Amino acid sequence: MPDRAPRKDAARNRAAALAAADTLFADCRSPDEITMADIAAAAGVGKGTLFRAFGDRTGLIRALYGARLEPLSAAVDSGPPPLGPATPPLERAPALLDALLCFKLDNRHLALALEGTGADSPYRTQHYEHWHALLRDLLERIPGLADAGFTAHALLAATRADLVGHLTDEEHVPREELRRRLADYARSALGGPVGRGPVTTD
Amino acid sequence: MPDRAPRKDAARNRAAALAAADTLFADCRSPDEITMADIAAAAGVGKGTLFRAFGDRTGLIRALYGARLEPLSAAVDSGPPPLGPATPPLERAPALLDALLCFKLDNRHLALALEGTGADSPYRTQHYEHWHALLRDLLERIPGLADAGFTAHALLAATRADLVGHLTDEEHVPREELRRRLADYARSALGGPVGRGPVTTD
DNA sequence: ATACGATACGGACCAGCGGTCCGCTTCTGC
DNA sequence: GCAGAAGCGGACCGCTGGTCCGTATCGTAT
Repeated sequence: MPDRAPRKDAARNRAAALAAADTLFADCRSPDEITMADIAAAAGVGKGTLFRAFGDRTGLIRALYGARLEPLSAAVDSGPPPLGPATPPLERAPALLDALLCFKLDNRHLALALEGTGADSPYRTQHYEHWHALLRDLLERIPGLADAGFTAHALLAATRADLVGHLTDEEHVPREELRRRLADYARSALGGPVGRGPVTTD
Repeated sequence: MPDRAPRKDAARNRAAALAAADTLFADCRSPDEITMADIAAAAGVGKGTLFRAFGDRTGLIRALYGARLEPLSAAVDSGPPPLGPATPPLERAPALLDALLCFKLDNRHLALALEGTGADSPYRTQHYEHWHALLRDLLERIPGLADAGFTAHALLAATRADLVGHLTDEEHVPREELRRRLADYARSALGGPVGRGPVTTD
């Protein structure tokens, strides 16, 4: 029992804030045109409540990001292949990257808000640490890879929200094409053959 | 003659602002603890002058970045190998990445300021467009590469300022080690052999 | 040298942001 | 039902990027 259960109204307000922020971030051009006051108003809540519940703007964004990411995390931690833990590394690593890419495509503004939160480096978040550690451990089990830690960073960097946003918005790369390009790239970075087609695991 | 030569005092003030911003960004913890008022004061200039000369904060940062980057650009556009245009792609591409990495190591806060300038995506800057086009053209001449445009984006993403900062500050990777890791990574992403050692061009 | 229009100066000023504070309301254990 | 803890909310604050305009400086034609 780390701490007492929160009061009923507090829980309700927290949920309302999360929901309001979610829709607000979904329908905006840029994440930083959403202000804390906007979220408070949309949630029918005072600004102070927001800051008490989440600490600061970054905290709210992290909480929202975490909530959205939860299904994916569950699928990775204990789900069926190719995301689940029973999958061999050479197949699972690209699957992870693909899943992450899709997540960022589906939650563009939120991811953008999290990664571009100004001074707070995105590399200091729990989420990043988690994904990086996971990917690194996977890559370490692939023979012939020079540096799993750096490679993991570099591959994750290829799925950064602003890059994904640029590719879809400016270069108009369609979703499936983007997934294919990332998959091809990941395969070649992992030392696989340069040709296309699905990865074989035998 | 696109526009008349600027007045003498305007030119002097511009240079003073650039110099002041340069030292200010060099000695700070985070680029956004440097305010426009700080720069104006350090340059002995009014705030209005700053905004007239550079438009806005982003404009000033871009101008400063460009000025700092100029020697490197020159070396790339018309310099000796391995950076210069006479170098074969398989050798020149890693050299470009290495040079960019070194530049970001040497101008951490400035690069951080440019890339993390909030809403303005770093992918919309002239500098990025330039480097990306250059690297893409190079990669297109390497046989067997799936998608030069995406690969160029992905490789450049591995040199993002905040990632570089994280690796040096948090993971304490020394400069030369980082350069080696990036080189190894680039080589493997480019379809080369996975082993270490310098690239051979014959 | 001088006069005069164009250009640039600079700091008071503004709007809007994240974040705080504290008198008041609402919950919850007894 | 009561008392005190927990939470509420919006006025408030400090600070930022950016604007404005009366004043000072520059370049030039005379």
